[in-house]
Amino acid sequence: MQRKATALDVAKRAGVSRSAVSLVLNGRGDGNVAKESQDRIRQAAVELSYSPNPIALSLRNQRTRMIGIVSDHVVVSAFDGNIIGGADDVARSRGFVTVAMDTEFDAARDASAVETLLDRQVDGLIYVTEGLKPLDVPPGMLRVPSVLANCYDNGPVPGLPHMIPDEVRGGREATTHLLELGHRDIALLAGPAASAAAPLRVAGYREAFAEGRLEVREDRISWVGWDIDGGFHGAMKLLDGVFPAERPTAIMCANDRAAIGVALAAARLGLSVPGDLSIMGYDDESHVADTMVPALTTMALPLREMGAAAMTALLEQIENPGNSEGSGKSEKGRAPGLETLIPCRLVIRESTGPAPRR
Amino acid sequence: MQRKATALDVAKRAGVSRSAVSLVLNGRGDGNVAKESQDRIRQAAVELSYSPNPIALSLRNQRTRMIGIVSDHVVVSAFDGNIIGGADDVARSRGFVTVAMDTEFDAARDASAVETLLDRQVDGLIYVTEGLKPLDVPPGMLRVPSVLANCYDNGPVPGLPHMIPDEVRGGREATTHLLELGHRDIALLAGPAASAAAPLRVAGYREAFAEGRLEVREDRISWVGWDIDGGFHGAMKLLDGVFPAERPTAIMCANDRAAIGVALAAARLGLSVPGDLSIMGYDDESHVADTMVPALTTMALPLREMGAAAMTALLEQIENPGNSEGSGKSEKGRAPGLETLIPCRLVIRESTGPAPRR
DNA sequence: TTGAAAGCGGTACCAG
DNA sequence: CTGGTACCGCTTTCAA
Repeated sequence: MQRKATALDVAKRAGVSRSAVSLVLNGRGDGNVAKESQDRIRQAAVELSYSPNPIALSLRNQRTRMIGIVSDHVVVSAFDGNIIGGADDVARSRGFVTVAMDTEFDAARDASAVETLLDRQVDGLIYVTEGLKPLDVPPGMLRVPSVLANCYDNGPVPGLPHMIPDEVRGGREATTHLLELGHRDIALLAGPAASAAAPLRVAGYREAFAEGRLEVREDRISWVGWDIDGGFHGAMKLLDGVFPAERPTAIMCANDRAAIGVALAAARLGLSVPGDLSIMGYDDESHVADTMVPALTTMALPLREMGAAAMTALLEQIENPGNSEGSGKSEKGRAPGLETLIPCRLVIRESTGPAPRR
Repeated sequence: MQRKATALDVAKRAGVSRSAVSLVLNGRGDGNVAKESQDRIRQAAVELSYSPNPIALSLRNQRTRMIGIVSDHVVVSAFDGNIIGGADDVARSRGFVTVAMDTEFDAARDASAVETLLDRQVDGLIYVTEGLKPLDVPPGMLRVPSVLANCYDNGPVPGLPHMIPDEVRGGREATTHLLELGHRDIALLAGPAASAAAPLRVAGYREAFAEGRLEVREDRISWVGWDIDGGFHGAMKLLDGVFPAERPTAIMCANDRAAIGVALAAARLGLSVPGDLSIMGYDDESHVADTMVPALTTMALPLREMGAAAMTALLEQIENPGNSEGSGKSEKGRAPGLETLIPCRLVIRESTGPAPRR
């Protein structure tokens, strides 16, 4: 591996000084370097396929064009990886590189991950969580421009911008979809009551009923968790050994995996989907919602958008510092100006249909 | 954000020169620097919480202690993220940092990702794929120490070490598990015939039958793909409208998601699992296999081990160059010395049981 | 035992 | 318009 060409090599080949090379290649040639020299420099650069050494640049400029991404589990896990994908797209398109560190749910590693990244002189940080949640922001994050994605500052004085899905609206629109299909008895298998997202989706469910001037039956809401077994047992409780007229005609699930459990229960009980029962998922997990039998209607989380929005905001802050005030848009955010809500997207497939006649 | 302490700051505080600081803090103090000065230096370093600037170090040493990870989809996707987790564990424990770039299945981005990483002066590269597959190794990877994880060199002259799961053995042991439970009619819903892993698992299935001196029924093997719907339709073909005596008593699936499809089919047909039908998955996808109803017996892929093995081999190569020959162990590898097979792990849960009497 | 100085690759300032 | 030079922070060699 012969060493890469340096600015000095280019200078020699073009018969000029290193400074001239630097000026020209950074677009500050005009008015400083003779047109002729400029051409020779540019040509020499091409011939040697010269590109400046990023390490030297970093040392000199005190900017590395690296963004640190800390996540509680996203890198490793099955979920929400597209947040990082979306962030990386933006970073890449602007000549930045991302360095991700996953703490694998070990909060003790938060600080050390941030310190490692800071030590490496990242220009900014993004914290990404698996699932919406409040975050105890590692103090180090305040030392460089930072943004949160899928989480929000848990501290008394939220200081960092955060991009999160509009879960209330997601819950509402999912419910509205079912109401529009004529369903009136819609059970809600919510995620864990202790999670951040589940109660918001429930709030959306209530809003949809309120808009339709319909009463919410409290006994139709249960908190079954995020997993297949939770969905299964929740559905069995609603359906097994219950007179058809007493059964809900649709079940809204905490997520797509819970919906698998519901589908399993429906199959076991001989109910057809969506003929006898409509099933609605949440997340639009790929290779799950799209390949279910029947394919699952679901509310897609705006993962890529969230990541892209976070990275865009971060780079903006890095490249134009000082615009910190009042640039964010929000109406009723937890912390006005800092919260950006990103809408979810309804994906209609085959597991929801008109409510059965009774 | 006041700037970090530099070696010069430490030197001043200790009343010595920068060189002394460098020597002492790198363990080469004895015999070069007076004991007294050493103590003062170490103390000053602690007081200023000094740590050397990695950028300057990189520039100086031409080594960045960064490892580039290129993946076709792993960062973003639901699968195999633990390969990166395992690799990162090892890297972190040895003071390295990983920079991951995902090409999202765009082969055209392979080369550019590698170049970007190389440009950033990574000390080594790992290519990680989602699912076992042959890889057209980006040429840049040959310029620094590199290792492949979950993939192998597709070229005529394989040049890079690779760590892959022992899929043949995995298929064999999964089948043996069912044979030991008394099953004799075991259907195999294999993944796509065009994939790398599926045919190997089928080979393992054949080996297990051969060991038991049993005949393989070719019509029991079908290639249904990796998804829920494939499993569902494959199972319906085997089970729906078929006399009980003609039905397989167990179905081995391409992966856990296909197993979901099979479970859905079984439920729809009123078959109990594992009473009437045993179901075996593959992968041990978390939040899937472990939360299925019933919980899925499956063959766990050695994801973390694979990542850890790859990173270990890579760092070995980086820190002791020249040991390249004959260090790998292999018996019948594609390229002796370069291939490391890592065993899968049988995870017995509740979806497999004794074969029903007939 | 110590400190001065060169150099890693680049940029930016300042005489000429 | 040009080239020399200092500096980013660190290691290493070499002379004192």
